[in-house]
Amino acid sequence: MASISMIGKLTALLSQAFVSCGLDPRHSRVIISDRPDLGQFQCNGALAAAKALKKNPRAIAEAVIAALPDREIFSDISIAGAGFINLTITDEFLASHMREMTGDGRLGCLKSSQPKNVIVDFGGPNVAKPMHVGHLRSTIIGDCLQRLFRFMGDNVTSDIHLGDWGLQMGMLICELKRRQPELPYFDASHAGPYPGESPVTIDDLEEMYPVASARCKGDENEMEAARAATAELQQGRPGYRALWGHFVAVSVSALKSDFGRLGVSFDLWRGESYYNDRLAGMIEGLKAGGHAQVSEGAIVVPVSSPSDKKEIPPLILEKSEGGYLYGTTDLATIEERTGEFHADLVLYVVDKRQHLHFEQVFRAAKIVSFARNAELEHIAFGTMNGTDGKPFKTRAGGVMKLKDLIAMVTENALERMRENRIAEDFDESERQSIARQVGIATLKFADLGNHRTSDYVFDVANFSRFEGRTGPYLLYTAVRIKSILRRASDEGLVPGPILAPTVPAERELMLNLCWLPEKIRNATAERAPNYLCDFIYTLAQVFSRFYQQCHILREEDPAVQSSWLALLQLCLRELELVLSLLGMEIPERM
RNA sequence: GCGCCUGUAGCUCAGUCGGAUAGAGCAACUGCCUUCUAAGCAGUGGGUCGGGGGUUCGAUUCCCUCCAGGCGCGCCA
Repeated sequence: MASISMIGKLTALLSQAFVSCGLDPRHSRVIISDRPDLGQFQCNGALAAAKALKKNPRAIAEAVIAALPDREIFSDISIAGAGFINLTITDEFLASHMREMTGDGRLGCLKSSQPKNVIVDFGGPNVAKPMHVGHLRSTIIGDCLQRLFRFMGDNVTSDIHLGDWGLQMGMLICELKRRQPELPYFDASHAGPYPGESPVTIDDLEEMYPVASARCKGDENEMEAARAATAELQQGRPGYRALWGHFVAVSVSALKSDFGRLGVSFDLWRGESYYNDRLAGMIEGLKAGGHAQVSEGAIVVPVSSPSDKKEIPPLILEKSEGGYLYGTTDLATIEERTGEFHADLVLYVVDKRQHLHFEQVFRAAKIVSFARNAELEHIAFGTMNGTDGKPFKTRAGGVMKLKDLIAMVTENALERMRENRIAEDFDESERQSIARQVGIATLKFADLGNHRTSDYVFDVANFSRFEGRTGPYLLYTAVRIKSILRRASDEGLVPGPILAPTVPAERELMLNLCWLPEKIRNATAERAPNYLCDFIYTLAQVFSRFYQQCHILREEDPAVQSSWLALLQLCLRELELVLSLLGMEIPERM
């Protein structure tokens, strides 16, 4: 039988008391105390209940306390101020809860009662465009969410949803044609086959795209040509399809390497193009069903509603000159996800500036009955700005490539190791591996630590800092625990039953270890990785305090020492779990 | 013009259905390494929570208004 969290146990007791007083048990929620000087836990429900019933809050609090069962687990129950109920549990009850957590493979975290089919759509890189720092947020937030939902027991499918079918493909085709018109891909009379070797490398593509994009922006004729090429590609012109295949293959191989460096993986590597064959039929069906109509020469699905505060433009499925848009493929993707994958929940981890687009797509999906019963959710995140407050650019004015950013933080970590003369006697491959893990942790924590929806300032200096509230601090804490456990094991010391705490720092550590299940649940419910960051950083701080005050290996009382070893194991398991949910790897030593 | 978002310590940010004395890191200053890793620990100073109203026993949190900034608004993604 799965164990219940401390908060869960206490709330259940308060809930019983509320019910027996004839009060709404919704108000019985127990939370971590804001006033540790007055109690370890608090319940503010008496105030809310009193407000609803227009009664005296202190009287209600007193009645609730009087009705509270299992009072022997509390060392103090009191009412303060307007009617706050403050609770402190006995050290023995706290220790018994620790022992219970130790015996539970999931550390007290229940799985969701009804597992859902969840699709997480994130990353969203475009073919030919290099991964830059702007892709970092979607990638690591999305990855954290897929890990969280998987941990909660849901059936998760992650999909990169590659941008491989839009206008940029037409631009690239035109750009290459300008440079190498003699290639067979451009000869409409060429009967095939086409060369198996790509005419371009990833570096070529990354160089060509900005040039092509600027040219089209500046010249309407070039833009027309790019649109025409895009339409021809989408309609299946063989030479263009062959060329496009090379573009995609070359890009995907580079992307796999970038995502691999970050430790992020996807179940599906589908792109917009995957849905191309069903687009024409889908549009025909929607026209026949009366959902799609012609407007200003384009085929659209109107999505506005009379209750809107502002006019919501229709979702355009087909441009007036032919050719599909990303809204078209998005709609087809929803039909596939709710149909073939039976998705209950689809999360789109995309920049918040695209909110209107998702509003249009989600409404359209509902109107045309593609959404079925699935919840479609735009997991919006804020812009990453430079220190000047504007979207981040390098000094050269370009965007910083993710590959370069990762190389930079890894190099900074190595530099730090040299400065502090750490790991000098480790072999080179281990040093490299530690630097990579530290660098990635720095990067991910600096990003995930901020609330998802807020814009934040990206300062390269932040990724060179390894002190204070950073990823490396968390790794360091876990590594120190591992080190102690290793030494203890070498000395033949074994963990034993966790005993009641003997010093305040130890009690604080135990209390913080109790919060885990609620923190994970809240992070999942709010889709907010920063809740995990807050929790794990505080836990690491509390552990460090305990570590400073209590010398584990030098402890003379063997029962206390083995209790502490067990406590360390438990703390390490929480660190390992949360860091893995955040997508960080812990070295054996650092 | 309309809509959405943001404004919290010098800087970067938390603050989880309204709750008690608003937190952390960095920066500044003071201590702690013959003792389990100092990427650490202990401590000091630093705030009219953008301004003003309102609801409430109670507002950083909810409502209104003003100021400042950002973003979005039919054939790009």
